[in-house]
Amino acid sequence: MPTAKRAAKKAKKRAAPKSLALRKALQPRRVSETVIDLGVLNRHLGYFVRRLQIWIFQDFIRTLSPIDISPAQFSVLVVIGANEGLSQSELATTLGIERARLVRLLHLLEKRGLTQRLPSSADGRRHALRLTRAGQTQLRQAQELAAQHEEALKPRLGGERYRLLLETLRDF
Amino acid sequence: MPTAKRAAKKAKKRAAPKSLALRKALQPRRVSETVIDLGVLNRHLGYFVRRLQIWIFQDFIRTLSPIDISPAQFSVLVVIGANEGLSQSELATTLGIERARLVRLLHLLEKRGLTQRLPSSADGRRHALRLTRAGQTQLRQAQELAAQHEEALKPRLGGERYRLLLETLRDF
DNA sequence: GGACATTGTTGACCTGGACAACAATTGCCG
DNA sequence: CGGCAATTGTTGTCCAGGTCAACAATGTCC
Repeated sequence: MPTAKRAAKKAKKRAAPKSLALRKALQPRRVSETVIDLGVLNRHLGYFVRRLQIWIFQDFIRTLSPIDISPAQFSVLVVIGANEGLSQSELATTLGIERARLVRLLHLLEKRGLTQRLPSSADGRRHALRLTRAGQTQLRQAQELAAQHEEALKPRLGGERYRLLLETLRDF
Repeated sequence: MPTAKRAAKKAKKRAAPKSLALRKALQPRRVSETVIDLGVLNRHLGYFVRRLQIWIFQDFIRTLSPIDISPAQFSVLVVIGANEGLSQSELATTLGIERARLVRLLHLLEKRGLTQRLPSSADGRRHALRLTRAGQTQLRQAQELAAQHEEALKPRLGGERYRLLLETLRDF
């Protein structure tokens, strides 16, 4: 089962407990007890960044589930599209992933007919990465869906907070 | 091999490429070509949040490697310490992890003698979670190291940026 | 020419997230 | 009161990702 579909299914499951929480709120039996202290986690940036990252990725996966593109696959397609002919090593370094991991990502994308590895004319060790026609088409669709995801993010984060976060993180 | 030690070893490995990058910078052969465009990733908050989260966690793991406490374990210990007697379900919900995942985390912490599961008097299904004496000691040490990690984070992010991020994310 | 570095690749291991199924217990409602 | 649904903790299983080691092919440098 593809990742995206499982994620979508999960999102549906996640929606269910909300009604339960609501019911509890309407019938406050011992709800007052359930206010739980985060302790020193409140002083740790990593905790909140982690929660935010998971939350964003879940929405991303859900939004792109129709074309079954994961965040990692998306980033690979985008960077290849913006830098045709770059090597796997360069790509891996840019995205901060291991060469070994990238090999497997490309293996899958190539099997889906979205990318190709051409021999580099100058350096026999390198591969020049390119998008196929299908890959370019897929990337366009993915970017459109990803843009929808990003737009949906803004109001849920608060437009001002979104702008602040993106600016703060981008130039880091 | 424990997670923390492997992470520490890796951190050492990560340090090596820096000198290579330096050498390249000093001998600009075709370095000008290696400026790679992130494309539309520049417009996606999730990408930067992900990079930041990985970066922070790596430093956290490295800093707490002497006592071999992972971020997940740390969060579990902290919240139990701040809310003695809470149930696994409450803890899992609070931390945003699955009950099934928490079971395994607690299994390990209990084997290390840091936590214990007491039968809940009121509800036969629940466990009341507590720290052992050893767990309290370990938590204190962990919090001290975690505070060091957090302090080290500030200058590397920029003090103002750190403050801004923590405030922005905490009240979300 | 030969030592050394880089590149892509494969195999292997481990952590975490996710889901399903289950037993024990509790709550609820007719 | 009795049975049905919900909750809680647990186990098994699968998959994605991170990490490391080793390797062959190729390139670089002295």
